[in-house]
Amino acid sequence: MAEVISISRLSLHDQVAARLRTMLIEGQIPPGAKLNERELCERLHVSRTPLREAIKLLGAEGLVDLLPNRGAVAVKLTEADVTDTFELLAVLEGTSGELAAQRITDDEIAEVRALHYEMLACYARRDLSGYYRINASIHSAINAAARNPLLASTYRSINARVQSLRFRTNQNERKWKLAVKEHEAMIDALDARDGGRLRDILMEHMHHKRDSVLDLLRAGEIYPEVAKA
Amino acid sequence: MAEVISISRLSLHDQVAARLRTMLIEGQIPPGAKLNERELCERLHVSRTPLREAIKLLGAEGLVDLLPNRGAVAVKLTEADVTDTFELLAVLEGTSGELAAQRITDDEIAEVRALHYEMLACYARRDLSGYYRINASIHSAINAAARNPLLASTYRSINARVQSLRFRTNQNERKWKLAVKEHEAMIDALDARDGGRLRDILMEHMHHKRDSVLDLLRAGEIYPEVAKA
DNA sequence: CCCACCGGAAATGCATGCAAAAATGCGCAC
DNA sequence: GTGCGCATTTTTGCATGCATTTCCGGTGGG
Repeated sequence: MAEVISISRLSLHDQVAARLRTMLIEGQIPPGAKLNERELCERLHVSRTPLREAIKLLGAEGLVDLLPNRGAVAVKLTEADVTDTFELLAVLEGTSGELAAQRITDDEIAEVRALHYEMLACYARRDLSGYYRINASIHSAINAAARNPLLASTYRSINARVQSLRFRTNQNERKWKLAVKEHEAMIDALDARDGGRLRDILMEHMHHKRDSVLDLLRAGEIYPEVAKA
Repeated sequence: MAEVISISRLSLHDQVAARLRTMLIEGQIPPGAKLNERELCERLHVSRTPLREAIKLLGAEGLVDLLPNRGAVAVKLTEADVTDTFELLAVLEGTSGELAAQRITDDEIAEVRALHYEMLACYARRDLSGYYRINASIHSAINAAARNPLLASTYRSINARVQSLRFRTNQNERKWKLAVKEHEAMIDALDARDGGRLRDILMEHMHHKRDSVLDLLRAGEIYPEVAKA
């Protein structure tokens, strides 16, 4: 129960929001599920006020739909939503790459390259979890190198909407290999500081990711009846 | 006092958020001003709960900074913030144009053209207010024609951050003339359905707007001591 | 004269209570 | 048996009260 005390340093509603965000992204709260205030109050050991503030925040982030007088439900993205989201993400990521190619330092390039090799190691070991983690680090590094915090935070916010779906895409061998190849092309473009090329690669990369997600969405494998609503 | 009743149809915190948003954008709450909860409660005739929810929402939209245990302050953008914001807006607007050129119907093009002529009428009359209004309509129409609601709402949200600054830029004759010329080029590109060209024009247009705002920001004319905090 | 410390006042953060709206279940009529 | 209507129950929305933190002014010491 020391946990309850440990979280009390930062404001409660932020902690609650972070917790709910994780639960939504990881699918512990499945898409379409209703967020019952009292139930969540008990589970998170907080009263309704900070919980409601957190839910409002997630609504603004697009992770839940807020229905007046009817509470909030975890968003359940349609195919059109997914298409729209990735269309936007591709532009944001592409822009990050283009700017990063102009603004990144040599040291940062070296670090990205190092991460890239770490990722290759995970690929060689078929360590999907590690691969995802390092993959995210690389994209974060590129976002940071774009030197535009607003762009970075916008990307993060939009990305959260589809993060849970991206988690579930089961890389088949062919797609995985292609993704690795695209990543090598990224490094090349970054080394050459060819912003236009890096942008194109990143956008294409994102379009492939979109197709993977759409495939799973159409197959109906993406909205499992996980557990409690 | 009938006003209090009229707003009671939609949930109170949404109404409060809308009201505060307007006050922030129009500068009734000047940048850097502290948002005192009790004072705003009295002015808006609501209790603190819906007000706090609204403030949280505006924080997520980036219109106010939320300081833990220290309340909220209206954002006061630095030059870097403005640069970052317009960098992102340029990409979003450019993307909207590119997509719109591919997806807009002929009827919609005709409507945009009509709006364009209306805007020219305002220009001829030196009706700046009408010009701004129709200008916004044209950009909205293009955003709508891009057929990506998420892109449109993201643009709106980011744009709100600098809306108050854009309001204050005093078009000098030269800049105004240039803006009109750029708008004519937009219509041409849209007619030709040349997405790439439209994107470039819109991005350039936005960069000019950025420069106007930066000029005023540097001149220090943009943060007047308007009124009550 | 300046800085540090301390006490009161005010503001924020959270919990709880009450009212209104919605969801649910039951009974009744058809 | 089915559909409709009403009453109960649940849930959301809002207001208010209390605790905690921060801010501000004053005072004493250096």
